[in-house]
Amino acid sequence: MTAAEETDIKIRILQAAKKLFALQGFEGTTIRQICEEAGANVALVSYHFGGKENLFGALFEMFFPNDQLAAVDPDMEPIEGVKLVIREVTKFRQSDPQLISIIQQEIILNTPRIQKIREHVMPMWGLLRKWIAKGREQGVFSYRSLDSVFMSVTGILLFHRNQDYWKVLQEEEEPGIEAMIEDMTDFILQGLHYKGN
Amino acid sequence: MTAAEETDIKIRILQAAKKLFALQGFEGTTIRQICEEAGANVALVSYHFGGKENLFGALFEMFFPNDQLAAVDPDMEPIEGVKLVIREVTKFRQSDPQLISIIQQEIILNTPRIQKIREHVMPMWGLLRKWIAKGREQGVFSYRSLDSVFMSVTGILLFHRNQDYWKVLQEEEEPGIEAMIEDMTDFILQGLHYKGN
DNA sequence: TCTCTGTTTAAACAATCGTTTAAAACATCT
DNA sequence: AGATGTTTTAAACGATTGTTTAAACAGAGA
Repeated sequence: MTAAEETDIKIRILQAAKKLFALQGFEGTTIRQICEEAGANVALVSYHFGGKENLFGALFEMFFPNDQLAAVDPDMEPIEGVKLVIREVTKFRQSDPQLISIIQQEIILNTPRIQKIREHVMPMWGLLRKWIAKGREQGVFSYRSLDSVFMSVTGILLFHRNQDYWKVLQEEEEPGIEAMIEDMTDFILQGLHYKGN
Repeated sequence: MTAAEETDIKIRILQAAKKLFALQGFEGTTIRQICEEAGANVALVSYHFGGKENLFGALFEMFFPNDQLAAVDPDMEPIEGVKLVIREVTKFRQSDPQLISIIQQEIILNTPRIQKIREHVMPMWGLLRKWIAKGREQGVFSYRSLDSVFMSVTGILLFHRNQDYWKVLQEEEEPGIEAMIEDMTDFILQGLHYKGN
């Protein structure tokens, strides 16, 4: 069996798991549902991944864009750093809303599985936080509580335009991603009392 | 049996359900767990509430602070309205973090149960949105996309200081609720380009 | 004291959960 | 073709799910 075909069923299972975990949650999704969606036998999850819990971990090894962060320069100017994070998170949320939904769920429930997520996303949050702090030191940002503004920024980044929940209230047509980034950046930089531009 | 004792076990079940739904999610919580926590027999959930699904609905009838919204004047000045929502939501999040956790979960998963939540919270979001819109008309707020800023504000309000997830990054001691409201209000009003004060 | 009504209990219900098993099917070699 | 090692399958495993059942219980009115 070729390498492509070997991983084929594994990838189909991972994609099905991602879709269903996002829609129904981890506990709310059964292995049988996943395998039906993937067109696979129920035993294959245990055989290939070693159980439902490990399947979850494999999701992030497969789909989380780790390389994006590696190219980032931590000594970037704070304003540029913040802009970069807003852009990258928004792009990620657009490109893989299912994975975002899973991350949101795990954060809120604070499950044991959160550890897998932490490993991937905490480095970026750490950078963002450092840039926000350094910006204040340099006088380009201004605020009282670092914790508070950091929470506000992450709240916006993670839970902006969430699912279809707000559809009933929305009136404007769905904007392009560039307009979205621009609007969020403006809101956040204003919140940070950004002096510039 | 007296009225107080009659509802005693029902209330204990509701409290146990709220606690466990918040910690483990709806699907992740079993009726047996709830009844063990409440010191009740497993059959009582079906007997008193008519099943797990209805128990969820009863949660909001019991614990959601509906009266708070009724006293609000929709024709309030936009700036005062926004400030009021920030204060009330933050107070609610402090007073009943478990119910907030449940609401967050249902929003993200977009479950059928979301309807029960909508009934209670949408009126307030509608008011907030109207105030933000009216503020722009009056020239006291300034922004490009109403949808975008509205999503940003709700993102902050609903997911600010979420659980213990961010604990590893926090450095400051937990602030009082008044300082918290002040910081969030400042961030949001800046984001709305508030011209005043 | 006896009956009636509503509440609580232990036990059991069918259904489904995640996982395992043993055999079948497959692919890859000499 | 035949042997070998891996992958997939159908079936079954024990455990647990939400719900129901019938009996036991408690309190009020006669």
